[in-house]
Amino acid sequence: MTASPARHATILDVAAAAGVSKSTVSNVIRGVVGVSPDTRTRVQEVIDQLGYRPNVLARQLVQQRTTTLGVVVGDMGNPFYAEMAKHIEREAAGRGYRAMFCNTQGENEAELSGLESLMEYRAAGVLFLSQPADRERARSIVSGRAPAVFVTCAGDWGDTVSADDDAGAELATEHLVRLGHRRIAYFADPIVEDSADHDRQTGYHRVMDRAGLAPTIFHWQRQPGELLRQKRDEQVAEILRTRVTAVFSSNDYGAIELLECADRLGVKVPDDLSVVGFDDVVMAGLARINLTTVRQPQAELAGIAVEILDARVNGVLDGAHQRRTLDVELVLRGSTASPQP
Amino acid sequence: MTASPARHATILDVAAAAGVSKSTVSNVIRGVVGVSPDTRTRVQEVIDQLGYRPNVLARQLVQQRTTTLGVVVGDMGNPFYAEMAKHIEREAAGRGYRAMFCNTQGENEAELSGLESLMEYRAAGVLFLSQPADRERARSIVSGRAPAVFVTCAGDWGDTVSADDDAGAELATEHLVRLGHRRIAYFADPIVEDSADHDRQTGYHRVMDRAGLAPTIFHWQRQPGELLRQKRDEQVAEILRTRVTAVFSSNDYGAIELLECADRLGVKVPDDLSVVGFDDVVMAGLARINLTTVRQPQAELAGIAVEILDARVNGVLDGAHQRRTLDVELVLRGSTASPQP
DNA sequence: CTGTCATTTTGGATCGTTCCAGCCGCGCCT
DNA sequence: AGGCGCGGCTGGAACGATCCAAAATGACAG
Repeated sequence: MTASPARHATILDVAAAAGVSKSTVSNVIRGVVGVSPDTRTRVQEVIDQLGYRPNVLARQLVQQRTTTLGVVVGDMGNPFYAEMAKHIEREAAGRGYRAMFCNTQGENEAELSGLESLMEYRAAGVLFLSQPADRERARSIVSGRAPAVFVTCAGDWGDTVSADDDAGAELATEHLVRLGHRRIAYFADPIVEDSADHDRQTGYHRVMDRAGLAPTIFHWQRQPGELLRQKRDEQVAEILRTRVTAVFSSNDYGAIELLECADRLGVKVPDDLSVVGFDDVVMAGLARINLTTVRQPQAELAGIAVEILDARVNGVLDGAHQRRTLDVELVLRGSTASPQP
Repeated sequence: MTASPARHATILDVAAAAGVSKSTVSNVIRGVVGVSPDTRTRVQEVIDQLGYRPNVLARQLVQQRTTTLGVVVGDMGNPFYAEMAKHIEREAAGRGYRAMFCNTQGENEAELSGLESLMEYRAAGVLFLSQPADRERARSIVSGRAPAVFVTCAGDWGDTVSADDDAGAELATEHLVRLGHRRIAYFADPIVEDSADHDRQTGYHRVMDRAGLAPTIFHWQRQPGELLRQKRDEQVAEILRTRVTAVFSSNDYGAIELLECADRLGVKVPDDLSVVGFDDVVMAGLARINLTTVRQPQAELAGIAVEILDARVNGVLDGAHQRRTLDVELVLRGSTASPQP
């Protein structure tokens, strides 16, 4: 069997075979009223027999709108984004959209060309799962052409759906303070340097302030896309030398890498070091990871984000940018304890 | 600022503004030779100024081919698939394709409607990351319309790119046998019940046979899409009651869940139970998981899969289905040891 | 000044749909 | 018998690009 390209059947093929006009076939596939049951079944039979599938490109071209949702994600290898991508795909499909993902891997280049590509596909809307690196260029590519929703990251243009990062950070930091920690560091992950990160820092700072403690901020240093294990060990070792007893990481992925370094360096968690994450990815709940963390309601975030985008696309929602904030919850697990005397 | 839909500029807008015909603009954006440098720069300036982006739908409609690759994936929440999805997205983008993902979550319905949708989008090719549940219907939807490549799972129609599952299973099982295990079970994950699984079972059986040992096969029982923790604990407890001392799981995700159950049940790994996985996802390498496993060359799998699909799409590769098998490697970590006497 | 040829530019057909205005035929009312 | 209304169906004009054959332009030789 040679793989013959086998031209797809068109609406005209169906029309000819059924002995009706293309308009009638169009009416049948779109399920409009005003087609006699007789004709309807006849056309449907031909459609099934020919395996006819309407060409979405032609349809969208004439309708001047698509059902494609662009999704920009920083790192699909990060479980949080993978899980969010899954939820978004499901929500989008549920509302009749198809999601087109652009994994940027923190590279500016990939992000911009991905966005341009999405615009070329006339994506009905764009969902940012991680903050655009070059926000100005990103804005100029998308703005005015498609509505944008920023999920889990803040964008100055477009709607925003995020967890209450500030409150979550407060919960996390307060938890550490209450356990008796005084040297509590904040860890930021540069790849996902969203302004979720910003709000989390704010919450962290406020609590530290209130408790009269000195804040310490650390940034992972890594090449985009790659994790350099040894370098990280050095970084962490250096940080521990500052006698920090607890760390609040801006996300679970970072927290888990931190645990990893700690294990390798022989630092006991939670005895020598307490660690709190943010996200509550599936992995964090594993007995072996057992990470105390702040849970983001992933499914709800995805649901509301797609809902808002859908409303914008259909012109139902109009006017000022929405800003939805969802409640978070501290999940106590085994990576935190009172500091050793 | 009201969110005005702001019609996209068309090629005619550019042509009018630049004082040339649409054909000339078309020639400029396609970079064909035979446009005077003078005109070219003038047109380019207008393009930049108007922020014009060609409409891919119109282009693909007239060209009768798209640059969309459909990717069917069983469970994006499974880190192996998430990682593969990432690699595939990157490879596709590198060759000028856009990947469209369909997460089926093991649901037949989602899979078939996803495939139909991909065909409506006239996807140039389809990449299966997990075996279609209803292979006959899947085949009838895709076959003859777009080339298919099965990655990491076997399909009877289309090309196949996979790791050497059989050899990998042999390596894993032999490793356990050599450690002195006699009661070695095989664990199959129903969601990703690909025929990768089949080949892995084959390898397992062969080694067990050769060693004169009785094989035992277990299947996780779970609803598609959800993991029912307690039920799993029961299942695992029951299995351990059969005095199995080692388990070879058809994939890392299953192996990690197994570790999880063992931890909860107070079963010590590797002292009371040895566990080997398959895939070598990033997580498996974490010190706290430390899973002995068979490494699949993910990036190479993705690269070759997209390469073959590209060749099929362009008609460069013709004729019989390819079947590429990549070498695997046993990664020794801490989840395996000789059985306690 | 004209003919030839190479280089640029152009108009129109085309892709497969949707959608709208209009047409056809039939039954009913007057 | 003629007019009207209506359900069912149809043809043609979009949509925004590509691509080809043909036209325009310009250079240059005779």
